[in-house]
Amino acid sequence: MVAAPPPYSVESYTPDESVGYLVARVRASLFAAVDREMAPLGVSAAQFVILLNVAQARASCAADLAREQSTDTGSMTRMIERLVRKGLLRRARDPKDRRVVRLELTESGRRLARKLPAVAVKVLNQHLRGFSDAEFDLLKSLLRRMLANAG
Amino acid sequence: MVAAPPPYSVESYTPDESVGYLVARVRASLFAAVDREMAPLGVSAAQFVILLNVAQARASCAADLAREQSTDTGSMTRMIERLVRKGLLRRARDPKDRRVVRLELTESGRRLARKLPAVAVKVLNQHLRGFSDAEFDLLKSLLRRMLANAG
DNA sequence: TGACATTAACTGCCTAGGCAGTAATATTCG
DNA sequence: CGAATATTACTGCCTAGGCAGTTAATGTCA
Repeated sequence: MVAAPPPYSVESYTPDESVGYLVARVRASLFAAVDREMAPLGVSAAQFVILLNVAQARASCAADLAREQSTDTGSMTRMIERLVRKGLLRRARDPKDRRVVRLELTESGRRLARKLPAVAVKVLNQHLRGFSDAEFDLLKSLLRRMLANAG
Repeated sequence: MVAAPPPYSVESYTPDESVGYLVARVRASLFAAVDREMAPLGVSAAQFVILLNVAQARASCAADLAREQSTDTGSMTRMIERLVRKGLLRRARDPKDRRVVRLELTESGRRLARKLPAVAVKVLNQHLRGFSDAEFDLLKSLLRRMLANAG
């Protein structure tokens, strides 16, 4: 297989045209939009992600969430603490494995969680306005390849 | 012009397959890679961006940098303070407009700044391994369209 | 000119992530 | 079994961004 020449060279590189710059700005724009949508509900974009993961049973403890988001458990402990203080999440020591603290939504957390998918869909579709199905799939596959390249 | 149907619906949405998730992870991967490369030089990825912007004369004061990165001047004041403490940056009140504080690299800052483009190019090319020129251009144009959609 | 608005830098207070270290519990393996 | 290892949650300390408010300097305009 013949390797394509690398896209960037030291001479041609300018930060404001780079893929890194664009990715960072798109990410910031998505987070800011979620923050705006969630502000009336008193929840940040970072908290949004945690609630959605717990609601969809993709994570049931701090370690799960940290793995899911590639952050560390220390940061996650503090995020969970904020959500507990807001009355959205409840902690309970697991009797089977006393190291872990199981997480579950409170009633008020469940009510809020039901609104989250609609917000995610609205923000994503806004940013993807005018994208064909093929472009949408292509974008995802290019991003996945970048992640795979990182190892 | 006929509108394409929106890519996401509330029923089909799952966070770990979403473009938002992918963009966030790619951005984290790029930043982590720059952090790893710069760690021996004692500079973070966030500081990397500031030094590069000053070195390439894209910004000469805190307000410029804040605009460039869509952050606020308060955050920028503190970033600059860290770089001054590291001896990489110097501040000097502008005599023409006494509100602004001009920024310039120290000699040690200049030496370090010369190494930055190579790091950026290395990290980006790693993540873009196997991309054709067409795919590279396509990725950038899709990301730009997402930004434009955000308004 | 003088009132008003704008801009630049800065500060305080909050959320948030990275890293190192700790204590308790669980698992693995000699 | 029992010692070494791994995992979970947590803490402290740092960097970093968002927002509101302050002060000084500048710009605008009646």
